[in-house]
Amino acid sequence: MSVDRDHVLRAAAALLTRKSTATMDEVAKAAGISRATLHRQFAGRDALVRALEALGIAECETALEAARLDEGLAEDAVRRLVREAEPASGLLAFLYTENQLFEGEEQHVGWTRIDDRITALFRRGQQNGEFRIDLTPAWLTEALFGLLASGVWMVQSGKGAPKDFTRMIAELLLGGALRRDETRREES
Amino acid sequence: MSVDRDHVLRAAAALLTRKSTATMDEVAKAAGISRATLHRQFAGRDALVRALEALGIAECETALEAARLDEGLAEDAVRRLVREAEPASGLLAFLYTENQLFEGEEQHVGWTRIDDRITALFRRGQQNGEFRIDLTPAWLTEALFGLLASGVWMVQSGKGAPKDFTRMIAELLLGGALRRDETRREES
DNA sequence: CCGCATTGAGACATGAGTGTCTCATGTGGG
DNA sequence: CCCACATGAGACACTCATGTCTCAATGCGG
Repeated sequence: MSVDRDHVLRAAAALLTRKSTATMDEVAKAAGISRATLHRQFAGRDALVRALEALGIAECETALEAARLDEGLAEDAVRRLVREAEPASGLLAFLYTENQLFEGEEQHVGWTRIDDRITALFRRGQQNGEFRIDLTPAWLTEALFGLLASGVWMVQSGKGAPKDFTRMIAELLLGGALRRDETRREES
Repeated sequence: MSVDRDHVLRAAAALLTRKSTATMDEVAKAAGISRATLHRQFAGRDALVRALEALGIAECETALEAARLDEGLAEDAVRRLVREAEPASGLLAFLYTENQLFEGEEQHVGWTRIDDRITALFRRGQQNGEFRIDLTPAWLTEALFGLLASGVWMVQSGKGAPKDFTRMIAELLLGGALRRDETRREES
């Protein structure tokens, strides 16, 4: 058992992030192993995607932990969350579109948990008085994932610099496009 | 030539919006015609998707016209644009993810034109003083499409009401999540 | 040094989706 | 009324990704 399962998983994630229709052959080549060995590790494309989903959920939870959503201002927690989620964003963008294909089946419980935690953060910000209450926490959560995916694709297409990734997402999500009077954010 | 090509196209759009992996058989059934006739109209799945892309571009341009991006405040133009784009949003969301698969090929010129017009709107808003200048017009444009897609998926998954679609997207894109002091928007 | 396990390479079958063709139907116009 | 044309149904072959298998080579531990 010398093949590094985690290495294979990450190679697959890196490839599928760029080309979501890559074949098992291409995945195997990207991981530097043969298709046979790949199939010994993951019994089919479906199993591979499920494993990637589990990886994405795990990385997402790690980001949630590192962001310490319960501490300080909700605004700052959102910024921390976007920053911590950046390493996982490519994989998340892949899974985000992949989930659109899972119409029939119910989605993984892990996503529900993650959704709940982020939703709770936005709700905290609303009860805090930091966030506006006319946008539902569910929508803000969905928008966060959508903007993450948009950011990934923008960087991939060369329309934006990777170094701006975190800032652009957090700034747009929090502040929006409208210029705001310099008098901002009295500390709660 | 009794088959209504436009009807077939819209039926295909409606189906593929919900199930992007639908087969030609399913598309034909959804359009109420046989696979043979479908194939006589569109020589293959590729041709069908291209035709849908052309339709999406046309609807997008229609929305751009109706939104009168050059008139009045850029903020109001953005609101008009989101409102006018709503009927096309489902198709746009489908094409948005579909475009992620066109890695090799260059994208349709129509998208570039649309991108340019929306980018110009955001740039006008920046030069206006309405919009903040630390978010690039290209990013704002990308984010607009991303939020449109997120809105479509949220409505499809039942996490949000269709009636909130326009407002949620426009409000988040323009104002962001942060509550803003009631003193707003002195008319430019 | 030997034996066992894992890997790589490739052959092969399978299944789904697709492209293509034929033919019968039926429908509308001349 | 008859002809022409479009459609629907189905058969057929082809492609491609996949799942499965065999076998030789490699490498590692005992």
